[in-house]
This record gives sequence, C-alpha cells and structure tokens, in this order.
Amino acid sequence: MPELPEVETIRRFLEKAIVGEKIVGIEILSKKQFPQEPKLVIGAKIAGIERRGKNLFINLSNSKTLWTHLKMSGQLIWVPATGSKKRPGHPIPFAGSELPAKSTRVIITLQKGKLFFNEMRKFGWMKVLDSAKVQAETGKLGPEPFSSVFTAEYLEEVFRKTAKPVKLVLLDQEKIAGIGNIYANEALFEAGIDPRRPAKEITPEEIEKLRKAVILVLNEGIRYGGSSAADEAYIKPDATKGNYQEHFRVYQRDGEKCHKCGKIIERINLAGRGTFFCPKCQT
DNA sequence: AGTATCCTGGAA
DNA sequence: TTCCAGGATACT
Repeated sequence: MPELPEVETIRRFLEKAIVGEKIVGIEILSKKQFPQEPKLVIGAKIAGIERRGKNLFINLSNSKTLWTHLKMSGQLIWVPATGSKKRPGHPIPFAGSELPAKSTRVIITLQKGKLFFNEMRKFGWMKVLDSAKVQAETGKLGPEPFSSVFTAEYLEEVFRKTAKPVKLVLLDQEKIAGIGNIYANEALFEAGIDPRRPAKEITPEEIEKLRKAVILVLNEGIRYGGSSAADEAYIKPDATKGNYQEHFRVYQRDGEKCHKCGKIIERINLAGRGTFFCPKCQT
C-alpha cells in the first residue's frame, strides 16, 4: 500500500514530469473515484505537486487542487505521448499489460501525455477543492515525520496518554502522518520494540530510538523508490517497481530468519493488521 | 474506544 | 466457494 515513501516517490516523479502541463481532457471511468465535474479541472495547468502524509495534492493554476488518496491499491501512471498517431482509446502497453487497465478509474489527458489513475479496490479517490481549503481539510493529520515538529517531546506526550499497542499509535494518521503497516513494522524492529507494548509504557530512551527509526526507515523507503512487495499494487509512475521490499527487516518475512539474531520472524494479528516482529530482538 | 464498511483478486 | 487483507471513516 502506498505509504509516505511511496507517495513521495510519486510526487517527485510527477513534479519533474507534469508540472506546467495543461489538462486538456479527463475521462472518468468510475464516478466513485472522481465524483465531481470534469470541467473543474479542464483547461487548468499543473502548478505544483505536494504531499502531506499519504495524501497527494496536484495544485492547479485555477486555484483548485486535485487531492488524491491512493489508499491500498491506487496507482498513478504517467505515459508520455509518443507522437505516433494512435486512434483514441487505443491501448497503451505498460508493465507487461496495457492501459487503460481493468483497474483504470480516471484518465487525465495532458498536452504531452496521459496520467492514469488505477485503483483495483476502488477505495482510493480524487477530489477537487479550492487550494485555499487544503490546509483546513487536512488539519487533523499529525506532524510530518521529517518536520521539526516531530520531536521526542511530542511523541512522549502522545504515548503517555494511551495504553494502545505502540504499533497502532504509529499507524494513527492523527498522531503521525504517513506511516502505514510496512514502515510501522520496520521501524519497531529497528528500535527493538515489541509492537504489542502499551504506548504509555515505552521509556523516553526507547521513544527517541523509535523516532529515529521511523525517520530512518522512511528515508530508506524513499531512497529505494518505495516498496513493491508481492501483494502490493504500488509501482512508480513509469510503471517500474520500487526496491525497498528487498531490504525488509521483518515485513512479510514470517518464518524466515532474523537478519540480526537468526531467530524466526513471527507474524501475529494486531487490530486486524498483519504484524511482523523478531521475538528476540524486539522486547 | 471498539467495530463494521468499502472492494477486489487471489489464496485457502 | 468462502475468506481475507488493508486505510480511513462512519457508526455504535
């Protein structure tokens, strides 16, 4: 599922690829994924691409913002026009298949290519809102992990108030923005903390270790272009895979040996989420 | 604060 | 054929 590093990878790609491009058409194949009027965005230019947590904001020249959340299986694929005279609707080859794919929900046509919004599970969406309202709409999101607000003091304050398992607090977007299941598991391993421990019982030393681990694994994820694990839908906008799955410490490694101590990685269910950890390294 | 819900492909 | 993951939100 696209988490902060995956969305940031997409953001950086699109920033280079489509900023300055004008939206000349939009094809909505699933109204649920784009419930508004196409005319709200047609004719506008892409002014910039921003990210907040797992949310992507495509800012337009008409003071509107195209707000996208990819949820679990959303993809944004950029296909530059080749110049060849293909008939409209002609399928475009991509990643061993073709576009539009069965999961394609929206096709945004720009001057120099097409942006495909694919979303297998139909949970993800695109919505148009006034750019000035973005801040208010995302006000409930917690701090960005890379911002100066994400301090040990802040985390201590959050953790002190709840007996929830520490992993659930990491996943709570109102506490920290952008962490999903992969990076929560990885950060807890890196910090040597058992994901089931009540947040309020995590010591200040461990909290600082965890804060650093969160930043470390998110940076790793970005460096490797995100993770495209076996059952993950995530791919980069050029339809190539990220590589972070090759560097997982625990995620989806249950039954395999811990790289640090050799014990077998375990999988448990925590609040309905697959949770992976080393029983020896994480206490 | 805990639970159902959305949705689909793939696993069991 | 049934079951289930999985993020965020709407409920209870």
